[in-house]
Amino acid sequence: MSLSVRELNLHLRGMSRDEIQKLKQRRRTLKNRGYAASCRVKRVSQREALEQQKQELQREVDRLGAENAGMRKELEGLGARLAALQRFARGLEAGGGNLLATAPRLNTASVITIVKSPPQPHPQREQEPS
Amino acid sequence: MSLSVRELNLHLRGMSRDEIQKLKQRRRTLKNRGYAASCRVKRVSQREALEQQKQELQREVDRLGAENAGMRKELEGLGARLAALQRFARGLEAGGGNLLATAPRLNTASVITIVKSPPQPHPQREQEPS
DNA sequence: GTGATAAGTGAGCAG
DNA sequence: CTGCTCACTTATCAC
Repeated sequence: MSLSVRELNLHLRGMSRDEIQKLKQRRRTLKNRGYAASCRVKRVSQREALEQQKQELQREVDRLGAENAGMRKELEGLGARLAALQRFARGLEAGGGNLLATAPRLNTASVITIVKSPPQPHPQREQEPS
Repeated sequence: MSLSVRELNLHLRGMSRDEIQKLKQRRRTLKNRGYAASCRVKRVSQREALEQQKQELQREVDRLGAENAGMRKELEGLGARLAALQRFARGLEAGGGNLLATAPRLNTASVITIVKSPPQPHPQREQEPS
């Protein structure tokens, strides 16, 4: 009954009018049963979708949080390097311009090697371990 | 009926047994009606809670994303400054140690003033506008 | 027995 | 009419 198509049946040629009504009502009831079922299914899958979206957002928050912490550390490191350079440079200024007297060459090198840079054709003394 | 407490009623002293059963069933049905209602309410509020949590997470993602972009810019800026310093320092090295000859004082100052630092008792020339 | 929930039923709305 | 959703009822289940 739930799959009967259209009025093609034409109710099998003649029936007491109320039997026809009963059949129609039965058909409607069966259909309603199906509608109710799909309504519940829909409700559940919508809830699951919401929960999944929530999880994805949570993962995104975690990811961004980690990236954030990493960058914060990087900033901290760079800040420290710049502060060291500043200290060193103050030494220069205070020295009245005679750099080599107040700041030994070693300082220059140690500060300079901090800087990350792609290898360049310039021959350098700073980064040659052992 | 839905608020009658305990069997204190004792069913009003005597009734045909099936009337008692009918009353009990009626009571149960009314209670069930309430249960169904609270079940629906619960379902709705849970959905709303999920949606709100989702919104909060979304806001968090936006916030972290913005913070992230800001730090990325800061890093970029600091990177550029360090690169500039490195270029300047290479000049020092190449000059064979005579700093002032190869790098005029002005350079030193302009590079140094880049560094953000809390005010210190040291008198400085670098940061005095106008 | 009580409370909760899935499934079924009818009312009523929207298209 | 069809499909959906709400409120209610019924059947179960867990406690």
